[in-house]
Amino acid sequence: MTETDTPGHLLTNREIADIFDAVADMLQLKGEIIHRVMAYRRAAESIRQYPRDLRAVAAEDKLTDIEGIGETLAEKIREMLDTGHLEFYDKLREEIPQGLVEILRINGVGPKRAMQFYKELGIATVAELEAAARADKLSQLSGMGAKSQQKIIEGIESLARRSTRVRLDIALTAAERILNALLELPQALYGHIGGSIRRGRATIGDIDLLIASREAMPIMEAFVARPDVTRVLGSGPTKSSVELLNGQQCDLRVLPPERYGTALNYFTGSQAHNIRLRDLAKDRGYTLNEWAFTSLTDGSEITCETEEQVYQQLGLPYIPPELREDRGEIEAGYAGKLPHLIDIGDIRSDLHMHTEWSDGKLTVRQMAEAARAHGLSYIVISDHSQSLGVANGLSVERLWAQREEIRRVDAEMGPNFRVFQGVEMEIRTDGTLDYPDEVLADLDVVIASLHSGLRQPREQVTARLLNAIRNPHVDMIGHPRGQLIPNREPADLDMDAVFAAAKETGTVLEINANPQRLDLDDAHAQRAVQLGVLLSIDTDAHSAGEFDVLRYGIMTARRGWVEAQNVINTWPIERFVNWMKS
DNA sequence: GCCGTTTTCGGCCCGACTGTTTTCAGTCG
Repeated sequence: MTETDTPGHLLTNREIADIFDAVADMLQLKGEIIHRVMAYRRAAESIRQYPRDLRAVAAEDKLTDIEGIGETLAEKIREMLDTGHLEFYDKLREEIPQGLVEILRINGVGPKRAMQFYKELGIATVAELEAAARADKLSQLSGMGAKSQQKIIEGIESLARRSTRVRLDIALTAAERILNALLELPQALYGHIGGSIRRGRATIGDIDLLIASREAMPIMEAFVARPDVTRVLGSGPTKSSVELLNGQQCDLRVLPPERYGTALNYFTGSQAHNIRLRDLAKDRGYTLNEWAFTSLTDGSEITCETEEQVYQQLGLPYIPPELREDRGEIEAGYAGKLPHLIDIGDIRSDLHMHTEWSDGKLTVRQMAEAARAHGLSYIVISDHSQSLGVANGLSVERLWAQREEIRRVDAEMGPNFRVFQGVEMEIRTDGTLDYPDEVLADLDVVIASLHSGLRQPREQVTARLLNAIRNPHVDMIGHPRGQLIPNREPADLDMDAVFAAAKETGTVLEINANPQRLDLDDAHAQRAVQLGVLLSIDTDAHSAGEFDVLRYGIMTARRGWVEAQNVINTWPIERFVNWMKS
């Protein structure tokens, strides 16, 4: 729960979103109409993805410009920004036992059941619910039975091991493993990973898999019998849900190929995007579901084998999965203004990587060869600077020694592959840079990064970053916000100021492709593009295998509506060399 | 509570699965 009890505590976007979500939970328990509940949830999600400080937006009196925020919620946001509290929320908390909100997290228990247990048995905590279930007190309630009671016990047991959101790379690897195994079955024709993995979100809740087949049962049976499944949550002829060993939920749907397009579209989401599409279908006289478009007048069906056909039916161009968040992609589609999203094939170089000179595993030569094997045509070696002792950062002397090796490897690799010397320079906690200007002036590329003092107050940490951006020798900021997924929150930076300074000085901001970072994130990358700030997508590789993380950086960029023209490492070598010189 | 080339009021996506039911409510995504 959020720290709203401290008078004058400055609430962050995230805390405000959490409060709206908590309000939604409590309203739902109270039996409030679902649409009012959903309005709070939509607002929470919208705020969570919003790339600007609500405080700044409120100062401009633009809160209602945010999707899902009307006059009422804008007023509530202002109240929270001004006072650190929301009276409405505090009142609800007095009214609704907080244990009931926790009970909602149990799989299979919703607001109706939770309130039934509370009213009829006085149950107000998960522990009390578990005790009642084990004492066989739930099964006599109306609408309940022995099976429902047992499911609640299992649901409580899985609460502890149930993961919160999982990192994209971990979920993607697990999803590929399961899907590929199922596609080996003779009944399986083809399949996709859907859901938030396909949309490239940085963290993943459930794994969603879709397979085309005319004979679903053998696939369903194989799915629920997998050794990595701990619990079957449900299994029917077209849909099964299981809990995996790591606590993640995995859903599988199997549909015939002629309906695969609507099914994949439905199963990719996002939910908000789907709702919009179904609304649009209605305007055109159809209902849309995972099976087909169905005419509202005569009940006739239009089936779609591909997603392209689904969008075509709605008069839209194909919308790539990464854009399907109802963040303007539908309006852009109708206006013919969808971005031409960057693709992994557009990337010609990697500007951020480490070698054994600091904390990397390989030599300069080995990294160059690995990069070339990954289809790149130039790279920047950017080892750590001197004050990052834990990473064996380079003294000025070692920096010049490394230069000789880099120049030698550059020559050895031939004219079609270039190796440049950069550095990932510490922005020290006192705000100074880690090398004097004359050293920086001699390097091909200078990346400045924050690794320490990330919890400093906003003004202090922002000033450090701005100082680096304004240094004429600093070319790029590495992983600007310093987040580590899923554990470390980003630094409390004034990103409006960071973008303005980057724009003014031409400093590039990185999208670090490491799945633990994905920093800038999607929303901030989009903001950067809107403001005309240049980006770079880099792997930060410390070994050959880590060049593969580029795909996550590309997914993040695509979610941020980034085009190749916004990203400097799509540039041909000549343009890049000119940029380094300027 | 939001939102508007049919609306400032009256809508708000749609279906699968489960367990309890005599036809459906609750939950989930």
